[in-house]
Amino acid sequence: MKVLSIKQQCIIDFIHRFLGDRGYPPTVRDILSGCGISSTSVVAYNLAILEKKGYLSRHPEISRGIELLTRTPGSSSRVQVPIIGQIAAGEAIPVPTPDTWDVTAAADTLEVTEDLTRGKGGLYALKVKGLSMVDALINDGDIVLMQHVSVVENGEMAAVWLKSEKEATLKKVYVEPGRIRLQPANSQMQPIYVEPDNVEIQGRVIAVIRQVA
Amino acid sequence: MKVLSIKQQCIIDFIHRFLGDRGYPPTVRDILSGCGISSTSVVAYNLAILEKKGYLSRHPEISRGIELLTRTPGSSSRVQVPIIGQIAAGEAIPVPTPDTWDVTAAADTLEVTEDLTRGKGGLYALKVKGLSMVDALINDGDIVLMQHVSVVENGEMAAVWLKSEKEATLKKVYVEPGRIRLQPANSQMQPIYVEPDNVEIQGRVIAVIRQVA
DNA sequence: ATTATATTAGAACAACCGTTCTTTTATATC
DNA sequence: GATATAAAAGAACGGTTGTTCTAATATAAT
Repeated sequence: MKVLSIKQQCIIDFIHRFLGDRGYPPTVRDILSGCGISSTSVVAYNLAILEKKGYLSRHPEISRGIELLTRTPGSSSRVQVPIIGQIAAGEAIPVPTPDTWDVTAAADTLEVTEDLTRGKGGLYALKVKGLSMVDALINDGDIVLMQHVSVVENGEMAAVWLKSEKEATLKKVYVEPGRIRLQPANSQMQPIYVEPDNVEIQGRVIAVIRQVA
Repeated sequence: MKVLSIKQQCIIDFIHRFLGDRGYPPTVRDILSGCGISSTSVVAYNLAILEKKGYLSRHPEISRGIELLTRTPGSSSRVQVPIIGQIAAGEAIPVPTPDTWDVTAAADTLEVTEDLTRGKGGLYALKVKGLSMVDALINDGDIVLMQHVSVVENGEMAAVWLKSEKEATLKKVYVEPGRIRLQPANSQMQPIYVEPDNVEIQGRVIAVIRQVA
């Protein structure tokens, strides 16, 4: 009783297709012919089971009153993130300003769903130029989704600016007595130790998105 | 005659709200009470106008057969991709079946925007387990967005199954005379050469998503 | 085999709902 | 005002559609 029967799977799938095709839900008799079922009562019977299992919601006495419930309710909304520049070795990370903040004014925007941002604010995106971040498993052309913070927790991946080296890099940051340890994401590589005065946190990495094809 | 009348605007708005609230379109009489209209024929009259103007599509003789044509932002450009399993060295890549295809039946889904999928079909996602893909700049826990194809163009990143080695890996595929060259994404690493009979294309990589924080 | 439970069949009812027709009222154009 | 067009009102017809009832059949457990 835990899994859906073949028939129930077909019903869910059919409603899904029907809704996508026509824009309105099917009737009991639509499902009947669509799934090769021979009686409306059988459809009603299986719909009742599907509702009890939480796959859909029915509105009694209402024609086509079938509502498909998405697996993740409270459907996540979309967020427009401005791509405010590039990140490359030897260049400063462009810090977001009120101007560049404006999504409409940004040169390009990235559209992400909220299950990626998890409700975080102060987001911006950078396009990675060059191979200077390969030790963080970040390739040329990747897009890094960032949150503009100046303090990060231990072990978080962050964009740090090394003042004396004049170099921006993405590393995991660990604060240790008298020094800061920068750990590449690739665990096979050795960490770098720098003086606290030499580092400036530019933001923390929320996600990395690489579009291949 | 160019603009919509107050009543017509109300109808469009009401259908929109109704659809969002209940998941199925309203009846003529729903619109009647919802917009304070006093006769079904008035609703029919205005619906005919709205259809002629291209705001909606009606399906004759079909209850609730109203389809809003103005693409509701957030609905048309989002795609639910089923995360159908893991990919790891020494394990076969789970090929999508009609069962696992169904979004509602999938254990977990990834919601992406269409500017990432670019209208592609046959999409599924895999969660990367382990560090066997680091040479492709893919980390443990990354999510790989895949398209289910069996043939790829030269230079495309694909999930390939090496039969004799019993190993799944992500590489750029180049067909060369008498052999197939598998090029790691990290250009600093050396390519691998394998026999054509030994490889099986499982799908091409569309994007890689890494959630860090 | 027997019993209990799950599923299927068929039919019929009653309300739902799109359509259409005629009549009335409003709005514009001259 | 006269006329034409647009919009609304009201009612009725008929197919649609969810529901429900009874009976039959399948499946599983003991």
